[in-house]
Amino acid sequence: MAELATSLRRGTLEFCVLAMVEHEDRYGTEIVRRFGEEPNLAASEGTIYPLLSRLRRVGWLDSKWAESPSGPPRRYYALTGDGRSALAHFRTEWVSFRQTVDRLVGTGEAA
Amino acid sequence: MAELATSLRRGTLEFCVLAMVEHEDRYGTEIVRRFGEEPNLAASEGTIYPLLSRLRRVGWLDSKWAESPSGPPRRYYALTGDGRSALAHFRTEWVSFRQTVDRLVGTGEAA
DNA sequence: TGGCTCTACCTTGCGTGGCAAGGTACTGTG
DNA sequence: CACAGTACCTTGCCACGCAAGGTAGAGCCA
Repeated sequence: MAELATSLRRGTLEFCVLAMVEHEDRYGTEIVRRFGEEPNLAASEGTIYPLLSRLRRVGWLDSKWAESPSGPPRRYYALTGDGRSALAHFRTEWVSFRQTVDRLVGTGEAA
Repeated sequence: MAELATSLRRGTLEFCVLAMVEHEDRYGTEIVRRFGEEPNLAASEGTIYPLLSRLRRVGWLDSKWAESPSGPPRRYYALTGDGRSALAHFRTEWVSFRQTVDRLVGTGEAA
């Protein structure tokens, strides 16, 4: 039985990434670091980089290289139009899903 | 890119099953049918039966055979003590996870 | 110059778990 | 005695999270 947090992340992680670059372009290592600060989402490079490639491949993210003030160049990611739609779609799906789980699993009290 | 609903289910489905047998013993086909009524959770036999076996194997569910009023015998599932603990643990994890996602992905407005 | 560390990128290989499809067997019913 | 209905379970495939491993430029310091 896998780690609970790991399987919970499934399906939401990619949209958390989309949301993270929604208002500002970000690069890989930065995204990893930011997720690292969220105990519920902490995901390593081995998760994030393949995820970013996948999102690029399906056309939800776009990327461009930029110099770093110090260190190797960075690949900055930005949301595409399709990415924006996908994120919007997720938001409605998520609310609905969350409510279903709350109702079925609930707090253990009532029905 | 897998179906959105499918990956959302990951990690929560098994606990929805636990919650479903929390107050009353249920059998496989019944569980499949009940999930079928939830658009967000709809899962087929191919998902539920292996899941039930897994939950039995790790000791969260217990089962006993019982005659059906009409048709072949049914295997009824019940929560074990460990299952109850696991469910309780999930409930706190879930609340925390849900809040994190709400905060990060939000509704698209505000920060 | 050479060597060390830091930052940044990416890949490989494994394991878990959802699911469609396929399979077995018992129980009525005409 | 065939046929439909109910109930159980397995096989094989694919997606994806992740630990571990790999490459390379930048900055520093002697």
